[in-house]
Amino acid sequence: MDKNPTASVLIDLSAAIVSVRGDQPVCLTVPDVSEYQTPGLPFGPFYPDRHRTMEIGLRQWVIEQTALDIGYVEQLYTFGDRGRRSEGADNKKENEHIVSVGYLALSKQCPQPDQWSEWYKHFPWEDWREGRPNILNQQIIPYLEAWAGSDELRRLRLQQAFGVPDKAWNDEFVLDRYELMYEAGLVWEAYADGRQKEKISAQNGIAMQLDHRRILATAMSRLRAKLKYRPVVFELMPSAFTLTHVQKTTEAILGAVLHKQNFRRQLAKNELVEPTGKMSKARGRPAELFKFKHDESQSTNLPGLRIPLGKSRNF
Amino acid sequence: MDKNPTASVLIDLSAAIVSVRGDQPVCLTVPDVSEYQTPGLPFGPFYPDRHRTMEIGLRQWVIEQTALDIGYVEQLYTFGDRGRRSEGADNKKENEHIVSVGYLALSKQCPQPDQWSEWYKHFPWEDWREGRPNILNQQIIPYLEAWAGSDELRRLRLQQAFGVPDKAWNDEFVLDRYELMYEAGLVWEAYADGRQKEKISAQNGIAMQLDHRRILATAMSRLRAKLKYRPVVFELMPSAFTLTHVQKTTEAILGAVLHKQNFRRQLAKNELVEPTGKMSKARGRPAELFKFKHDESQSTNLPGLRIPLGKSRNF
DNA sequence: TTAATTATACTCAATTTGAGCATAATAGAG
DNA sequence: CTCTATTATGCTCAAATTGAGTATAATTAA
Repeated sequence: MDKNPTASVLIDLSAAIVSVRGDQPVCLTVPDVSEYQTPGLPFGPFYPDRHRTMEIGLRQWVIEQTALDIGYVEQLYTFGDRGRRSEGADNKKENEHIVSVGYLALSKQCPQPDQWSEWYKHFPWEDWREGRPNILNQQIIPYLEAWAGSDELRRLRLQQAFGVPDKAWNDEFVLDRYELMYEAGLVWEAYADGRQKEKISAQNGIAMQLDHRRILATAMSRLRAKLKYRPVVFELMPSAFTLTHVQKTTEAILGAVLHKQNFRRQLAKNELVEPTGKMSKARGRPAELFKFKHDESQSTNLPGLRIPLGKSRNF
Repeated sequence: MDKNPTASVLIDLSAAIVSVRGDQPVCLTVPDVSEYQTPGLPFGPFYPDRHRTMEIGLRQWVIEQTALDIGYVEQLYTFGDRGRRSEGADNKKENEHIVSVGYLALSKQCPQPDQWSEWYKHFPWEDWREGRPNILNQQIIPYLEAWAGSDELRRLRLQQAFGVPDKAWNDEFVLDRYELMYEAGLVWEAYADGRQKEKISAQNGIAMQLDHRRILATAMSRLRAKLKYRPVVFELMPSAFTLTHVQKTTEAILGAVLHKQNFRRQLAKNELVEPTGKMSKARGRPAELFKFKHDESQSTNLPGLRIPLGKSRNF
């Protein structure tokens, strides 16, 4: 194996640091300095001689720059085509090659509200808690159908990702949907990358810098999937919480409502929580306060919630 | 963000190219040139100016160097601590930093038998098809228990990964088990990395170069997990096959036996296969030949087999 | 005191799972 | 030609899980 100098790259560690504020999942963002004003995910370079592993490097700069207490960290994906600018773009010899390693991190708190951006402002078509989002039928689907035309493969992908015309919506396919919209030139980033000639008129969610919305989409997909078989929700909960609070947090992430009694039955069956003896005081009948039964470090391997795989979610 | 020169690294794409030969899962390996004779996974450098994405780069050198037809490709994990040599090792200033991006690829054929190495020669404790492997009770568990001692966290991890003393064996925790054995100095690689003073006497599976056995463990974990909810088995099957053949292939990967009728019921319910009309000719009653019903490209998103999550597998 | 609100207990049909037996169709041995 | 070993496939059935309710309890705010 020759160590060709053209193989040398820089590594950026990008993090989707996720928390839940009220009933909205949020993500830590940094303001944009460039002309477009698009927010971006926090990222920092990886110095291989300073940090033994990339996760250590990531935790380091998150602590230094945000002072947040992130417990759960998971590597998402490594993208080799960061800006993914096409041949037509105005960068000739390309300055330096950057490979970005995306991470998902979960935080219990989210101070400084202006630094945290709500998921569904970037992905308005992903929140089904109030029913099927209007933006789908009014904007996205018609445009995508036109883009697919009679192309068999495109129609198939459309069916897979968006469930049109007759399949169910699958909440885990966040990335697939975003990628499809990118390819169809339906999101701003496609224009920024030079794949799309004209700026699109409709605002399909707030754009982000570089490939950051793609990383966030990956994070959403992964978290939604993981929630169903591993008890990661508790990484987003305070030490004591009501069962409704767990449910609302889960629903926020899934972008879907769940059956209350069945949700609690799952929690009980898997012995994930135990009562603290204390009660919450709110509007109606006071709810019992629970705590997560296990060590936080276990949350990767424990059974989880076993949430139904998305039946009857096609309106 | 300063682009510090110490941040520059080389990227290696390592691939666990998996196939199934008879009833054994196998993995493409390259022979070792160094003193230790340990096999390694095939890998090649990533040239960011030659290939737009890493997956394209990977497919390129796999085609060039192996002439294999790999359909399914999935990124596994990016390791920043490749050789993960400890401070005590004999490399002072470290030559060049290498980040390895691990991939899982599936191949329908595996020609040249000597180049393909059986999974369970590297992981003899992972094959439960003939019952609980002897190596566990005779070697691994006693050593690990001694290593854990009265350390609470270690005992907990031991319980999680190996199910001792009273939890069930989970076939997906291949990586967790390997990492635990590495930490406990139970595998040769720990010695090679300078973490372990003496060479261990017992041969706990055939070692591999660098972090390649870790990458293979990651591939096994991912494939075993994926098999249960996505129809990836068919990426390992020929165009026509018997249902028993699918089952044997699945069992080989899972390292566990399955109930025949229930397995077929799953296949039928999810409408994953359709009859070809032809019959196989073998020893007993001829079996009907089936084919995968869907486009191969769909296999990432389709429902899958829904194999039971490993009950009653604790002997 | 009443209404609104939230929590929790309990029920029940439909579906899925786990595990089994029964029967069918072939090759090869005698 | 017949019997037996072998493999395939059809069918059953109890246990467990899921999906979707209803009923009731304990609060606050009016």
